[in-house]
Amino acid sequence: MENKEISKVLKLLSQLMELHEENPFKIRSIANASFKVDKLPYKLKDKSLAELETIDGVGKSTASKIWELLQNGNIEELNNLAALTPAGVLDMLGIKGVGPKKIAIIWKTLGIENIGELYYACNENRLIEAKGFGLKTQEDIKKAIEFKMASKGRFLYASIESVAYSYLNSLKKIADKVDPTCLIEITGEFRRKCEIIDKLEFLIAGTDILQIKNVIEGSLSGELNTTENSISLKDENGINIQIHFCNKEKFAYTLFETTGAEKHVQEVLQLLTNKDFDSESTLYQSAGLDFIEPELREGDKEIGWSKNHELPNLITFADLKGTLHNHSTWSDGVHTLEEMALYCKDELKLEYLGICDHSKTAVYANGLSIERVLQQQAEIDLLNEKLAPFRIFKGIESDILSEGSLDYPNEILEKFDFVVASVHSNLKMDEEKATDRIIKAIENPYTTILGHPTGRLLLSRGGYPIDYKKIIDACAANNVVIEINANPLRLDLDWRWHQYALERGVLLSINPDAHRNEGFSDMHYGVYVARKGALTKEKCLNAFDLNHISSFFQAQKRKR
DNA sequence: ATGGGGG
DNA sequence: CTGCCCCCCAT
Repeated sequence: MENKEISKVLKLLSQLMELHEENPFKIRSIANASFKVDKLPYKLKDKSLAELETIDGVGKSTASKIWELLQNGNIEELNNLAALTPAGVLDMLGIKGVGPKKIAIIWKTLGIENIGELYYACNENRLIEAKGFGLKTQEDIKKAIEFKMASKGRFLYASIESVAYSYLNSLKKIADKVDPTCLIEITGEFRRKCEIIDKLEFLIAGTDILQIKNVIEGSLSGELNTTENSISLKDENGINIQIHFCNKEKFAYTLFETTGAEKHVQEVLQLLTNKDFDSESTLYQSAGLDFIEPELREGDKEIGWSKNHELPNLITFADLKGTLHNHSTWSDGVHTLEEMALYCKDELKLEYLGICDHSKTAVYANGLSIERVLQQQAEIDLLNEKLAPFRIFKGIESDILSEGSLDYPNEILEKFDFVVASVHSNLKMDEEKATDRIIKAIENPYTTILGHPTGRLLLSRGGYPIDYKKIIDACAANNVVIEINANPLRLDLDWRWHQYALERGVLLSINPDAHRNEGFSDMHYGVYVARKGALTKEKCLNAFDLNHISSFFQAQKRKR
């Protein structure tokens, strides 16, 4: 069992304890342990009970609960509490903006036991009857539920990725038994690397396609919706699956047809005279087009580019020369600066690491006081001598405060090689205020990169409303780079705005926002969406080699 | 730990 | 209607 899972179980336990009004001190200690476990740099899996007790923030009683979890796969106390709690009440804990305190009131005084009833109660204006609730809260809850409902059956690319490949493998195994020469591919949104997947689609082609289809159909469980050339279903995890079938001669064509967004497919179809192709490249060729990568097939500018032989050379993971915006143990990261630097240097073969721990306002994330900034920079100097020619750049993720200023006085900001400016607090501003605030930060001469421009968390909360054009224009005017936050929950700046930024001459940077070494690989997801946005390596800051980015940072300092 | 929002 | 305190929640 991974630490992350242990942490989640403990969190749930603390929430259930709170829901059932247990001793607040006990609740606090479990919640605290949950947080600590998540931040441990080593795995708890094989630890002994005695070892568990030595962990900072984990006492005797909590240690025995973790031990119980590791041994039995569950905790009795948790089971007991869960048995006393309707499943719908547990679901309600997942609504943004309502914690266990509010849920307890909703459940116990209003008798509401699931999300559907809660939504109904909001519409009937019944929530305001409860103490501590008013019109505003009721509206917020209603909106949060609507957001949640809209996410049903939709999944993050990253969270569905392994599922997609295991489907691919098992489908292939089944189809191979009937026809070892069959062809199979993932298609649809997943092939286009969309950040959110509504439906996983596969395409299978073979000589006797009916027979393959029958065998596949027999292997699937659940409610199937079958047409002449496809099977659709919702699987046990609530994922919508569609499997397309075609004859081998139609494989390339059907792959093309099922991959692209509707608009793209229609536009290409206008240019086609037949449907038999041995590959997608010959298909595009016969339409008079250069081959268009699946990621780009959204029906935007790609066909025009393709016609004029102007398709951009999309960035790849291998083009990345370094990584910017990462957190170490100096703030809320799990690995030390040196561990992260060595990992980047030796495992990822990168040329540089930009470290951007949290700034002082982010106390909850152990943000750096001025003294600690200086201490960290001294450590960086030492590591840079030791690891040369590898380079650690001194950065900071500076909070953008409510009025748009950065979090340190200029004398301190002066000491950084670069500054990522991000909003972390006061997220509920209206568009005008939020935009003004961010523009003020962009105009700050110390700002190098604008971090996660909207603060969105995919499938869980929308970002703060911003005027994208104004923000991007301000970045262009002030020579500020925009981050593509590569965390699969964020992917912010959204790829739909990449072209606008690039047209204005704004550089983008694929930043993993890593809080541990494994987090660097999120840059893959950043690359996927950057490709959808048609980013090239020339316009990606962290695809600059060490020399190039050093002189870029040097040039930026002339703004100051 | 704090600050904002709501009651 | 405002000011104030208290609570909840998010980061």
